[in-house]
Amino acid sequence: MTSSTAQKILDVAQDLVRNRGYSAFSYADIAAQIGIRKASIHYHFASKEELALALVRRYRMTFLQALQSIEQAIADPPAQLQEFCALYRGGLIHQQMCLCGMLSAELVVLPQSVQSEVRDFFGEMTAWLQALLERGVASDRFQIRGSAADEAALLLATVQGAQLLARAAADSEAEFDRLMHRLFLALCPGG
Amino acid sequence: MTSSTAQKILDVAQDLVRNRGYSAFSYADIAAQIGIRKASIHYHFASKEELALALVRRYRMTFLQALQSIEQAIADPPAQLQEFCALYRGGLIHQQMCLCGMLSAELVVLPQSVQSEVRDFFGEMTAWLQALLERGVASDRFQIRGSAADEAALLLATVQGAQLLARAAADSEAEFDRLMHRLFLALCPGG
DNA sequence: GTCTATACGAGGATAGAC
DNA sequence: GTCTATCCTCGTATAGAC
Repeated sequence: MTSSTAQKILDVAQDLVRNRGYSAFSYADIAAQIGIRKASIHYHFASKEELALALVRRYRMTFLQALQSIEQAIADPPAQLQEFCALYRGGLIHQQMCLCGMLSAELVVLPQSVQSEVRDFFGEMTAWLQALLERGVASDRFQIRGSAADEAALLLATVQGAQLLARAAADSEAEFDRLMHRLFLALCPGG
Repeated sequence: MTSSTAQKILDVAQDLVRNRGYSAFSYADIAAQIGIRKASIHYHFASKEELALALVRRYRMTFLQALQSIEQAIADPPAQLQEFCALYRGGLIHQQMCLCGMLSAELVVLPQSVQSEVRDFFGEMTAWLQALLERGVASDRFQIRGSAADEAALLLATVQGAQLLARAAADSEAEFDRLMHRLFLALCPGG
């Protein structure tokens, strides 16, 4: 087996949450999609809270690895930022949001443990973006006005918001591209 | 009576949806808060879809009126934009998001009729912001790089995203203020 | 308009057989 | 590990009395 049942559950659950949200997905949905019974899921994840927690933890790790890959594969800061945005664009194809963007909307109905995990995700994203911006400013590839920390936070907010709004647009990906194009206009002096 | 039962239902439902989301609020929640029975709500709104539809319609109208008030009470475009942002900041005090920002996250689980209404809301917001930006650019109060339409869309995405992320911050309002401060830095040449 | 009572399905969760 | 069977709660919604 290349993927255990637990992995399959997480995979399906992630798609469901990113698409519908935490409140609107159920064990029955997962069971139906992977061809087992609801009760079997409880063997792997005793409660919905436990499942959600594992979900966000894995998502954080996977996302951080993706960011590391970007850093290693690409040298140019603007191109790195492009790839970052591409991660967000990718979800829209399947009508999915960033897992933590979705969960942030639902934050008040989440178990405390999951809330913390979501907060940590945003902290990591902002830190990574801040470092990226600092590299880009140092090499004269980015032009920013406030602190790199503030700029990073605003950047993340903009990308998350763009994904949220693109969802409601007739052509989600085109709308997202349009927003990102405008975002880079402000950030990159050259083009 | 200054407010009918139907109005009370909408008021409470709006708070609930903006706080928890569409999937996570119920007739029971509303009934408990206004002191009637679940069944009574069905007299005013036959189904959840009908209630949600009325909710978003009313929200759109109220929001548009708020925007008109801003235009009439304030002449300066940057100050108008500040007030626009203040509307979004206001929700955070009660851990509430923009109704349509929340619903956009949940878009795929909403009845089609409600989805349309959400789309229309964003269209109206963008149009208003575009006009605002054009006034500001004409009077040299704003400095933008792309088209006013693109800038307006990005602005809305940023404000919605800022609200989404501020929710997960330790001090939501402080975080929102920080993001908005940085946003104005880019937009206003003077200060 | 609001109530009680109820239908009916879906939700998360558990016990125990295999 | 997965199954069947079951529990209990909550969800939307309806019928009919007041």
